[in-house]
Amino acid sequence: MKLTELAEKLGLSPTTVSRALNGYPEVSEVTRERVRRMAESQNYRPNRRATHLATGRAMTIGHIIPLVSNYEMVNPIFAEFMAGASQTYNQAGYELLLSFADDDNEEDIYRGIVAKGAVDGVILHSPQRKDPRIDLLQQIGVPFVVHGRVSEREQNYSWIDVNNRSSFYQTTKLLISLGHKRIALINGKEQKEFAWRRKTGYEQALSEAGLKSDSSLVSNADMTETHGLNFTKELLKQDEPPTAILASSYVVGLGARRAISEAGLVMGRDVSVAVHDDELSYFHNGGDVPLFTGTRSSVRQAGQLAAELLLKIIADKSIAPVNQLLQSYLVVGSSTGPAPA
Amino acid sequence: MKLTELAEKLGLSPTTVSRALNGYPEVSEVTRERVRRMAESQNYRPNRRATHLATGRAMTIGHIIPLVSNYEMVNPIFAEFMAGASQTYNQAGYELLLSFADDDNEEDIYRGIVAKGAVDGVILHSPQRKDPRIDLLQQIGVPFVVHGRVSEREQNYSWIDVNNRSSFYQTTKLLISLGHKRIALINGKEQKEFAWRRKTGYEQALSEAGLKSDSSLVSNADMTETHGLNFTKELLKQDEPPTAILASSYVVGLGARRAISEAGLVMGRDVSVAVHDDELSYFHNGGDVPLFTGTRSSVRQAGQLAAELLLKIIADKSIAPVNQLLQSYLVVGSSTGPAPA
DNA sequence: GTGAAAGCGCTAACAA
DNA sequence: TTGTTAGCGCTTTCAC
Repeated sequence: MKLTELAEKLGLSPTTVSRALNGYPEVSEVTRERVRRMAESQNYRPNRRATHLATGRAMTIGHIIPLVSNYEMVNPIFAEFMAGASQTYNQAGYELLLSFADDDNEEDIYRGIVAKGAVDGVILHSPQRKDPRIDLLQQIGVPFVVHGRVSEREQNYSWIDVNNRSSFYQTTKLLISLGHKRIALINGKEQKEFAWRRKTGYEQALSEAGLKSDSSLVSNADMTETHGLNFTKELLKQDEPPTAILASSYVVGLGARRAISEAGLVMGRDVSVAVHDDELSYFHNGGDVPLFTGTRSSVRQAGQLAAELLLKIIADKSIAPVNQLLQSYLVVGSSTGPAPA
Repeated sequence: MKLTELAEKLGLSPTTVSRALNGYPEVSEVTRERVRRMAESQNYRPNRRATHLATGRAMTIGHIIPLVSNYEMVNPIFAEFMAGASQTYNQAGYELLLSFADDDNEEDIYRGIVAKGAVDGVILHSPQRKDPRIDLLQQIGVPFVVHGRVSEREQNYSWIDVNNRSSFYQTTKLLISLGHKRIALINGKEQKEFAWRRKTGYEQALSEAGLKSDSSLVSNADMTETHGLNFTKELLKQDEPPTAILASSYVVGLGARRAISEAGLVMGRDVSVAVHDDELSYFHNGGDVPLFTGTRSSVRQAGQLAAELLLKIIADKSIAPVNQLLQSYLVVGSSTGPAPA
């Protein structure tokens, strides 16, 4: 069913039908209702390709997910974030175009989807401390919102982020207050903004407590299960192993759990583990230490907010940064397990 | 940069340029090379919306991910599968349109994206034993491939699936051979095809060993971490708790791990756990029991294959089922932990 | 309040 | 081998 057919059925011109359906004021209410009814009954949906061509808007947002390696699982955070964003898109009539990027084809993908006119805006995930993609996107001139932040740059841009520094600061402080002195941090790659922020918070808490940080307790690598597994194994082999481990994400946390389990140790008894990204429910059931709000369940909300933000930017044709709005919308960090004896 | 501009720059007609770029044979190699160079240097990319409109093909595949609840994470399997599919799409010049569906808006979404001409084909995830969506898609007439199978129907359709029955049969058999007599199964909803197949395999192994199945050891619910957590807790509270637990997916497996950990038990010592979907690497490092090939790392490959299959169907304009090709491309099931004393 | 006509950027008959 | 023309299905001036 296309517009012309619908128009013919109604004895109207395509123009009028289009106007009726798109809420233009000059159409009489009687006609509009008649058109609406017919469209409904015929299950008419405007062809998006044609609409796009005529309006110049793709009504589509691109999400580009970094692919760490073929042998590591895609970080579940991204799907979660997109599930949230998708709610916003649905309501606004937008669609979500998904691409996966290796490090080497990332620029191509960005340039590509914009040049092809496939998207009106882009969500940038997992930024680096010096992220060339931001300059790239600004140069291309496509609206975008960063899921995360980039501190090492002057220009303005819009972002939405969890409060990484504060949450790792608070979590570390919590672990210290529970009596831990050797606290490990399984962290992301140093170039990643979030990893840097998390480390900063962690170190601040240590230094405030008069503890000095031990580099053998901190790792920097991709956020993969393998990373969590291997580094935790190393930690447990140390002469003086840590009594608490701060896992910087759900995925490395999985690895840590496995390593602990395989070593015949019990999490929360032999070693405490605080996993960033964990759900609230986790702690409702454990419940022997205080806890903060988990991230994972909030990531969906973050996606929703980021999408709203981006659509607003697109609608206003302004790229005014709106960081401050959401700067600390999440308080994160969580901990489980009793203090060491 | 658009086609007409490029053509003008070259002193050629748009047609010739289009033909040169799209590999039509009637263009001279000299011209083709000249065009190619210019296109490259001008970073020209054909506008997809226009191409779509002209050709009638959207060059886009829709993936619809079921959303279980707002409070449960999106199953990581889907992202993994899409990452694989996306490789195929990239090579073939296709794009991936992602939608999330609640149970109640699912039909709308399918009808919508097809009627709007947004996609040329659809991948259907996580089918039910009696899945109305298959009839729906066939009625709509859009090419599709099912990730999973639907046994309760006569009509043909294309699918790709892991060999659920066989893998749960084999895994259960393995656990029995290790001496386990009470083996629990944390399973998906009964309506789901995969859950039904898994249970069938599990029961077959039990009955072959002369063990009778105990319904208090089998659960049926959405594949969520909460489900795994709660059911495992129940299991561990039983007068005679199971010595082995078969977790039907990665996500419920997470819950099981948590419950075991929170109960102060050690996985692989106090209770054996076999997790479907686990990675090979898991067992390389534990390694005290035989194991099969894990699913998780293969899911990406499954996505790739499904995508190839779908593109083939689209290209051939045939919807001849191609099930048999891939019927058992994966052998799955895995196990960890020693036998009980 | 409604319609006619042009055009979005491309492809594909048909001509030359 | 190249160009001319029409049209994909919609929106949007402009005219009535």
